[in-house]
Order: sequence, then C-alpha cells, then structure tokens
Amino acid sequence: MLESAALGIEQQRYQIDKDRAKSVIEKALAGREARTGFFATNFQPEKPFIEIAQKYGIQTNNEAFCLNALFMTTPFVIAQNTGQFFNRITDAKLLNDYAWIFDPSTAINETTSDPNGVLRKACLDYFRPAGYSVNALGQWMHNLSVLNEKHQGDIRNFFRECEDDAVKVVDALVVRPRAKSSEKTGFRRYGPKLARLFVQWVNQYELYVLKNSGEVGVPVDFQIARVLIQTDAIPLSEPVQAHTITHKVLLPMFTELCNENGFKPQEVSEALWTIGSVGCSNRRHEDCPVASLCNRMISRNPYDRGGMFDPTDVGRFKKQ
DNA sequence: GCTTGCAAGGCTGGCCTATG
DNA sequence: CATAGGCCAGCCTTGCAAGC
Repeated sequence: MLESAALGIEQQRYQIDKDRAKSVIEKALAGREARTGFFATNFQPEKPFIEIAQKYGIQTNNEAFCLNALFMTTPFVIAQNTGQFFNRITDAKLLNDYAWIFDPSTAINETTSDPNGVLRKACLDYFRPAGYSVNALGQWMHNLSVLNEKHQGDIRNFFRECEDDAVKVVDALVVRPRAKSSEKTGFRRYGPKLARLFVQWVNQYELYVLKNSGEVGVPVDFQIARVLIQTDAIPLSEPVQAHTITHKVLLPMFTELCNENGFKPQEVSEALWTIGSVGCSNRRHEDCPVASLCNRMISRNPYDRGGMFDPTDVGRFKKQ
C-alpha cells in the first residue's frame, strides 16, 4: 500500500480539473518530445554525473559504486539549483579524488579517529552544499553508517530486502510524510519527493531492475505544482498550504492520470519540472509548450512567507 | 553595461512528547 | 485535558563579483 493512496480523499476538497491537467501534461510531453524551446538544451542535469559515476565504477571494478554514489548524492538535490549542483560535482578528476566518501567501509574505517572532522570536510569539499542544503550533511553521515552496517555497504542489498520492488523501496525510505528521524530506523533525509526521484533515476538510467517502477508516481515539488495551478488545472479561490497541494492532491492525481492515459511518470516529471523551473524562472514564456493554457506566474515569495500557494499572487507575469 | 557564476540564507504544518 | 515546545522534509531566489 503506497503511503499516498490513503490521501486521495484530499482531492475531493479541491476542484481538480482533470481534463485540463491531462491537456497540460499532453502539451508538456509534446514539447519534451519535440526537443524545442527550453527542451532544446539538456534538461536532465543529473545525466552527466551518473555517466561519470558509471564509468568510474567500471574502471575500478566496483559494481555498487554508481548506485551508492547516486543514493548518497540525491538528498542534496534540495533547496538549491539542481543544474548548478550537478555541474559542480560532475568532474571526473574531482570524483576520482573523492570517490572514497561513497565507499562506506573506507569512509568510516579510515576516519575513525575523527570521522566528523575528516569525512565532513571531504563532503564539504566535494558537494560544496550551498545555503540550506548544508543541513543534509549530518544525515548524510547517518545514511553512510546505515549503508555500511545494515546493508553491507551496498545499496543493492537494501533493494533486495525490499524484494526489488520500487513501491516497497519508496515506502521504506519515506516511512510516512514528515516522519521524525527517530521513527526512521534506516535511512533518513528521503521524503516523498526525493524517494520517488531516486527510484525514477535508477529506472531511467537502468542502474538496477526494480519491479513496479511505474507505480511510485511522480516526484512533486513546487515547480511542478505551480504549473498545474497556473494553468487552472487546480483552480484555487484562496491561499492553500503548499504541502497539501503537492503531496495530498497532486501526487494521487498524477498516479491516476498516468494509469488512465498511459503517461510515463518519468516523462511527466521531467517535462513539468523543466517547464516550472527553467521556463518560469527565466521567463521564457515564448518557448513554453503550455503557454496557451497558462495565464500567470506564481511568485515564490508567498511560499517562503506562509508556505501557501496564493492564487491572487501573479508574481512577475500575467497574461494580458 | 551586459551576462554568467557563485554562495548565502529561514520558515512552515502537522505530528509527537513532555509538562502542568 | 490543554498547551507548549521540539522536530523535520521540503522549498530557489537574490545580491554580489568577476568576466565579457
């Protein structure tokens, strides 16, 4: 049972225009497929990193390396520019120098005298986490210990314990939305969005075969949510808590739409995220495949102030 | 004067436990 | 029983400096 399924009832509290949401997704997918507008350049910032990690794993005859590295890296994909972040860490020489931090036994054993000092400094040097994402470092250490002690330093053992089932992997990582660390007996720092993102990448780049990969749904964030709101697929009459929209309304809706229309969650995720982040951030409305359905641009500010999506806040853009 | 690159920066709701 | 307080996933924008 996916943790989100029980939340479907929240949908009924908001007037979802599923037909319109379907149209938005179809246009977004068409834009992605055509590779035009802001889909003309690379819209998969994680791809070059995964490629050099795969290469390093092959060179060093370490089958677990790429998966371990991706698992340990994904929690940093938060509160910062994803493209910037992957550009920073995608450097073969840099990865070569710091690859040991992804090898749990080496990283932990070689730094036993001062694990927090040596390992923490190496992580800072490698990831160079900006701003809020520094917070991820503490839990990063915790996850490395869990990987070492409970899963013999190989994330594939964690997958096997989840019966190689993508849905069980997500449930095991999330436990429940907003779970406390003390509730999480295993890995931390993976919530509903990041857990789905990780599984999506594992499947997309064929790093490991997980069954039911198509069943976990779409990793929903601010960018994706605002595309649906701006296009009136979710018409709001008053400010609504962003968390309610992203996790209680959109997550189940995307799963339904994908199942009903045969959309691939990964493609929906990529297409909408690119539109929301690249398109809206850079105000390239002329390049946007859903421009004809969109009538405003929701500002980021209300989210920071009250955690709300405000339908009256049209930010820096309103269609004439 | 422009673009590009970089780094720094808090707040929320909902759940839980502890306290009176 | 009420309420106070702790906890935590999740979330890019902005201002400055350097390079053209």
